[in-house]
Amino acid sequence: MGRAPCCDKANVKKGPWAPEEDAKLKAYIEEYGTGGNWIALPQKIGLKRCGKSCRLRWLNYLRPNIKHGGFSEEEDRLICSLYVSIGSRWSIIASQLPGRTDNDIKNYWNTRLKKKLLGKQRKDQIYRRKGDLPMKKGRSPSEIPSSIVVSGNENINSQDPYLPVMPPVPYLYQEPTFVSDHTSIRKLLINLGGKFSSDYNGNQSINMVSQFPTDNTLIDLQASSQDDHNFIACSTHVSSSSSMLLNSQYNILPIQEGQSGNFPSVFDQELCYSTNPQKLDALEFFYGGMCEINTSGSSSVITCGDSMDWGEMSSLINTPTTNGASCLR
DNA sequence: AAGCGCAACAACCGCCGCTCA
DNA sequence: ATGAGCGGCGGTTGTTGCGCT
Repeated sequence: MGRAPCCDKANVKKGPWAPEEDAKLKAYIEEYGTGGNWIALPQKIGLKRCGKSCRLRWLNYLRPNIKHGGFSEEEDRLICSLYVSIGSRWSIIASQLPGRTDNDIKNYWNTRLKKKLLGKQRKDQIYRRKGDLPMKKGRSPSEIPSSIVVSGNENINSQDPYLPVMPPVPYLYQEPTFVSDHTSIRKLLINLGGKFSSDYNGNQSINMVSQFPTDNTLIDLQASSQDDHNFIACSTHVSSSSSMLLNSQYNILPIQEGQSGNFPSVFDQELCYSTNPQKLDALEFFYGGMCEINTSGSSSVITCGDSMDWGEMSSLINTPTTNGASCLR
């Protein structure tokens, strides 16, 4: 319908980029920008490349302020935490790591972090089975695998560097919410049917109530962006009304309404069901020896054999009270 | 020195949602 | 309202380099 056709694949070069190609692309974009049309770009500069390939090359390699390799421990932890929280949404994860690209993080995860974590977790399980590493009360911070612990939140809790970012609120009933910027907040909530408004101070907020027909779960979302704080709070009114709070420092805190004595309803039953292997993968990292994941047929069952209640779990988790983060209810 | 296996990274592929004509 | 084009994203594959035997 009047649009330029996508690149002619027969006349398009593939494979590694030559320095001259890089230079051409970089020089052009720095001078003229992308012009809002990646497909037309290679023809303009005389590159025999697909527009998508140009875009990828620019975003992942040529763009200014790109960092390659040399991931710090802090970045490792953040990636792990976010992966556990939101799964393989690499672009969102990348948005929280300045200078990193989604492709870089994805590669890093697939080639190193995943193995690193699996290694640690397996080791952990082996120790536990031997009784060397108790998971119940009294486990010292040094025994917690560093992969599930965050030190990048010193501003939130400078006393305790061992702050797990994503405690086990399974994905199963709450699709994880994550906020990278104001636009994301808006998009997410508008997609869910919310209404966006700005007040006279320029503070933006959304209030919405959305009914999900599949499981009669009522989601009450409230998002706000004020000065340097973004946060979104999501309360899921299931039988035990577990809540989740996510602030700009990536902490996602399960908050038990009214009290903190029990695990969310999912764990009251000590059983949860999922058919998503990725989620199970993430859960397996987190639960490690606490749960066993058995797959049979088209569904999997997670059995939390140790009956670890929320009180016990919270002994491993600190609830930050500073930095403007607050519980909605 | 050659062959092999593995790790790391770059790039491609295909799908999906949004936009535009 | 509809369908094609485009951009973005995640998964996968290909290539290269390194270490070990």
